[in-house]
Amino acid sequence: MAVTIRDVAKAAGVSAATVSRVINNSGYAHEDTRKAVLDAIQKLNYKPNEVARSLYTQRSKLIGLILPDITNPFFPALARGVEDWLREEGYRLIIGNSDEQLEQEMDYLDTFIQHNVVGIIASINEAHSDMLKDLKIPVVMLDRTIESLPAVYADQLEGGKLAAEKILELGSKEVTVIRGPVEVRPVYQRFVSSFQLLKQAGIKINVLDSELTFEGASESVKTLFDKYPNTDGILACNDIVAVAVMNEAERKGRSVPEDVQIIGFDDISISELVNPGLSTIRQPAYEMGARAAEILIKKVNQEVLTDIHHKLPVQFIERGSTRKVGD
Amino acid sequence: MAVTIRDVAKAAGVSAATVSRVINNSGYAHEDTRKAVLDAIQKLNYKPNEVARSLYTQRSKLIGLILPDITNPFFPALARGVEDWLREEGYRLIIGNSDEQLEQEMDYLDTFIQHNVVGIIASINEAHSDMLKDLKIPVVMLDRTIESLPAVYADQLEGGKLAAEKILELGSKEVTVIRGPVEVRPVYQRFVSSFQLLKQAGIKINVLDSELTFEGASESVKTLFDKYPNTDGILACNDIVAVAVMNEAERKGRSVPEDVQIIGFDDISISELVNPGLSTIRQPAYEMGARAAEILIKKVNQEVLTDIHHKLPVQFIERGSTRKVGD
DNA sequence: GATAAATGTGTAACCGGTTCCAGATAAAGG
DNA sequence: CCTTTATCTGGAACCGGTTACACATTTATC
Repeated sequence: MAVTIRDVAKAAGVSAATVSRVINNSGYAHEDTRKAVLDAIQKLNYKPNEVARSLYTQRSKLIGLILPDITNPFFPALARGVEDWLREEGYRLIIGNSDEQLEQEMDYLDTFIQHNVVGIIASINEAHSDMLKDLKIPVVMLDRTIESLPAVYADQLEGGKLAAEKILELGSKEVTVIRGPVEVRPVYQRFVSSFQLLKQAGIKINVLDSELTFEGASESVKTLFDKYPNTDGILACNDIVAVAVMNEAERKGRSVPEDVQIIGFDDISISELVNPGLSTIRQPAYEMGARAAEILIKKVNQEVLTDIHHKLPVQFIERGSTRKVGD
Repeated sequence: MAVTIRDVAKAAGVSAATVSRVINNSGYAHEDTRKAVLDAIQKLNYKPNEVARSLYTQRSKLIGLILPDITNPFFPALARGVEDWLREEGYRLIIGNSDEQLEQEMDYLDTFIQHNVVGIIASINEAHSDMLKDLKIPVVMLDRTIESLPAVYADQLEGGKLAAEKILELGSKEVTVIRGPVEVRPVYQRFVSSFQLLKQAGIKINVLDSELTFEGASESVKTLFDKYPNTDGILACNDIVAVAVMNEAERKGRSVPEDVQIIGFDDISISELVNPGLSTIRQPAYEMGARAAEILIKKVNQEVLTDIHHKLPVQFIERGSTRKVGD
């Protein structure tokens, strides 16, 4: 039905092999022949069938991307970074949301392999990493890390520390740290790092657990001010939770940042738009995605990588949910 | 390298054809043979190569999804609806962000075709629709509509009207309607619908243009209260813009909802978490995505569809950015 | 028990590309 | 001018599945 390479060959009065050579700029092709072929391609509006090509060459222009949940605004930012970079390079993306479920991750991984993807970018937890370790195609970890694989991630330890330092610096005396799911490594790391620093400072620390989702967050946070009525500083495990906390604070009649200061993590787009603006630790999500794509392409092209782990810097973004120095 | 159907055949002592028949439950296969094949598959951990399969059958388990920008939280919700439904059915997604650019849309479309996707779900504007009209594979429009194609979308006219009615009912006397890009059909429709109703009501109406993105929104909205100082009600073209407006109001010292009421559109996840909560017109995004997927699968399976256009209901979600009746 | 119908299985062609190889022609070298 | 080398091109095999078809073997029918 669709126009094939043999149609083009016929139209140009050559063989399929020649057309293939022209298309791929491989082997010899006389200038006149080349022109004839190109004309025929143009005229017939021929587009090579990637499936056929991929079957023989065992490599496609597809790349697999596994993310926990694009409903969490941090991940679309990553995804766009990946996609924009890859598009430039002519690659396309098969995306799968895993909801952190091993089963779904494996499912998508199978799909990727079955479709001859040429590389994979994955944001999955170390505990689920076995399946990734001995794939024959390049894998780059994104946001999460696995010992033996290249990874792009933000500096969680620094981020956690920074958040803790800032909230102390800005005057909080009893800090509640909201801890996300411990399985989610980066989230746990930032927690530990904050916790340690606060502990060293010798102040009162409370810990509260929370989901990372919009629905989970507002629920988890409901007990916060009952459990820890004297808390005057909150470190949230991500910005979604932080916004939920701001809300809860309001509901309980505590003003932000006068009564409680709040610092989030991620710096997703809404963090700037909420009221007051959310002070947070910024992860350069888009850049992380782009960087992961860049590295993956390099590996696909067999380039040797000197550095395997790419730790991108985080940054404290000061907005209205924390006090100004000297307040 | 990977295990092929002929490896399985050898292991089971049969021919490749037989293995294929067993896998696909097509044609005859003796119970004993079937068992032997299944065992071999199990033992070798054989996974059929989708690429080879797709080359012959001309149909894959891939579906193409074109969205404007997953960075806008409305679209991930759609995407998850689509994905979750399709996963159940064994289909996988190639996703592309178009940024509403014709070139990128065409680019992804080509990719889809070249990869033998079996169907396409697209959220693109009617102006760019020519390329979709005579594809040989099923296409379902999502959020946007095109005359001749099946579509799933929310009732924009009702939504626009509803927003206008509510803001009047709740007492605003001079309403500013923020209009998004006119090329984005649903956004324009809701604007027109709101505008008409307000006009009929005979009140003062102002119109302000805005981008739909986070960055664009806060910028566009900066002049609002200077241009229209007496505005006491705002209909935003989407929730992102609405949140930006809430912020701007705060910055200008106008309290929401006492001085200005604000109604958004979409009901994205943060709308519930901002402060005050954003009253808005809810589009059932996730359901829309799922529905589109459902319809696409039906078309892929050659089922006849009675209804082509699926208009899903919208709903007014009352939160803190509007006053209560009787205030 | 002979014939017809239903089962069971393998061979080979096919999907649409790519590439190896061999043969033909053109350019270069002595 | 003849050999060597470089350039150009097509035939055929291949990638890993699916399926049309032929043939063999059971099972059903009378």
